[in-house]
Amino acid sequence: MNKLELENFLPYHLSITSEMVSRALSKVYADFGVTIPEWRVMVHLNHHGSLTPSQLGVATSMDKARVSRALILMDKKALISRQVDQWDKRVAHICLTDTGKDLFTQIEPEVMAWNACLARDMPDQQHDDLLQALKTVETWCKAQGDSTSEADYDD
Amino acid sequence: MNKLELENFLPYHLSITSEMVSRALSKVYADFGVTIPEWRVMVHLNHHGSLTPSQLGVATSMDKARVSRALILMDKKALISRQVDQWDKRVAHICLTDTGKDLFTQIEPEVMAWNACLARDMPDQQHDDLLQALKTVETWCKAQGDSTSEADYDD
DNA sequence: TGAAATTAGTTTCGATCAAAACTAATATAA
DNA sequence: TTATATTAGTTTTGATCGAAACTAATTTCA
Repeated sequence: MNKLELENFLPYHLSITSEMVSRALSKVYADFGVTIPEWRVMVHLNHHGSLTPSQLGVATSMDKARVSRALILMDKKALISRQVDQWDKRVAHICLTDTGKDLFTQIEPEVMAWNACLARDMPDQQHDDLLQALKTVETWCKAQGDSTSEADYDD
Repeated sequence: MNKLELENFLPYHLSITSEMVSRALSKVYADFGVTIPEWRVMVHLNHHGSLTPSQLGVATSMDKARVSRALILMDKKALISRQVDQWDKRVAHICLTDTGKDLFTQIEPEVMAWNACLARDMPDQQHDDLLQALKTVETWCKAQGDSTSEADYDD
């Protein structure tokens, strides 16, 4: 590629593919009244049992404001409980309530089915390779961000 | 993957990779005071010479409201000109002005360099395979959307 | 001690976006 | 014709988001 065309430009395709997938998948759990941030939080709480908002932020790659908003929503719906830490009153320990666990076990199989369907319809290996390639790009982006010599692409 | 974990969940990685890449790349042309929608419009106008807002929407995968907002911004900055169609006064023909072309030729090499740098740092072939896999997913999503039997992932 | 700096989490603010409502122009068809 | 439907593009509306400001609790260190 010598001249720029959106058609073969990775950032462009990443953006629109991500939007399409998000939109398609969110239909699955929007039926349960759950947003993407809520869903991400649920996955991790279900897996780890109890986490602090900070830990949830790291695990879900969401900033603390977004986590906070998700937790407020989930609180209203009684999907989570908050337990103030005994030693440090700034930190809270978040758990799924029984209601929350219930909801999760309802949604999870639908999401898994959606994902399995996508994977099945892709050429062999392409799905796993895609995942791997995305992680490569993520690592590269982080390395770029850390780099001391900002914005110097043509060494 | 049998139990859901965000770590190996494609939609999750698509979303965060897309965000990271967008953020990193937008630094490149934010220096020129250009947003993502404006940038996409510029690429296509530079390539095709003249397009209507509708055509720009299709080409850039943006809805008409987003295109409209981008054009209003670019108008204020005198990057584009609008020519009302002689036969159908609803449609406009959008062109880059000389100022717009100038700006584009300033930004393009920087963007290309950024992209080349990313591609170079990825294992051989992985960049192209990634692009191809993304297109596969896009096609799949569209097919899902068109499908008559909505939301039937198992069978 | 106790003042200053740090940290966890919430709230505010401004920007952006998609969906829907809307305007103006054109096509259809009665 | 002229009424109705459709189309191109803009504007409004409500939701979401990240950055930054903010509050309260804790740690640092003088």
